[in-house]
Amino acid sequence: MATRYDGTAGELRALGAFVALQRAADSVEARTQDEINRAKLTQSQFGVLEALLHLGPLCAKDLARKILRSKGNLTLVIENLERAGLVERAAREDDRRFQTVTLTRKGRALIAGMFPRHAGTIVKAFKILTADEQEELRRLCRKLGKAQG
Amino acid sequence: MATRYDGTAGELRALGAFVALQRAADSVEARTQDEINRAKLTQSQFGVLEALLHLGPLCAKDLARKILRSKGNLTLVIENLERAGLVERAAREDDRRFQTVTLTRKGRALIAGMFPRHAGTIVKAFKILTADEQEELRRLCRKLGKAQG
DNA sequence: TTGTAATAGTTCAACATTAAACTAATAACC
DNA sequence: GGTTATTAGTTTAATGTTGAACTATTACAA
Repeated sequence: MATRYDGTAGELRALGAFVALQRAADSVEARTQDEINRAKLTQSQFGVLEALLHLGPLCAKDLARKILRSKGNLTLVIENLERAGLVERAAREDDRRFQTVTLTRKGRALIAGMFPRHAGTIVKAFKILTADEQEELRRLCRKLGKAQG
Repeated sequence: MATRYDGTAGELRALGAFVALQRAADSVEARTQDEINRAKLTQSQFGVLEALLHLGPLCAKDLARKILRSKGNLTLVIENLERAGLVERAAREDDRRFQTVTLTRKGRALIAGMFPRHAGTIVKAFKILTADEQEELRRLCRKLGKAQG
């Protein structure tokens, strides 16, 4: 009844790693939540603003890929950001299927002002790992994330 | 404008590791989505059933901690599982604040039937890493997840 | 060209999720 | 024992999220 899962060694290894992976990602994200809430943003909205700040104007599809959400969701997220005066949308001239999303002056000021503290929070969370460990973690995660099948 | 973030080495390291971490967690979870959808369950519902299968009856608070969701959400998730006849709730005798959640026969059959394939999906995803790498990933993630500040 | 497929984005319905305020039960402390 | 503080769970309002069906635009190929 109340016994832990008794799978093969390979199963226990993979499942254990997966659980730890999810919890670690959640734990770090949770630490960034306060500052994002304070700015009256959602994680998705923050993600979009951050992507636009660091990568420049992007279309909705690229933003969806960046913040790991569906296209349908991006329509709403961008709409809400537009309503708040933080981004603007315009159809691309060469291919009118694309909507280029751009930061407004207000949006840029907001995200640029928030980002240093945000980065600081993440750096602080990762301080528990050495530089080498952080790089190893990144390498393993990228390998895992890129795999397909 | 469209330049990548030029932070300090420490910032780039931590931010890069964080992005990779989120993407890896999301990537593996995405692979489990199909089978869960097919059973007409949400990730949260599946997580609750899985916890009950492997750990035995739990209260809502413990389930919330296990699946990384809020207490308020658990009320709904459990309600929906109860409506589907997959779990049952009962107030604990020694402390009536607690609601013990238990798998029904139907719920147990469903999750026990699904789990092997689910585990297989995760094992397959992690096959891109060696056993040592999986264990190292787990170690780093646990260290990161447990840290507080 | 013209029909077919592919792609970007929107809309919609159903449901998930959270934070905050709330109730009920228990613990802690004087 | 009675007051206060905790704790588990619920409720509510606001919003997020998804998948699927849809429109509009562009690419491709016979």
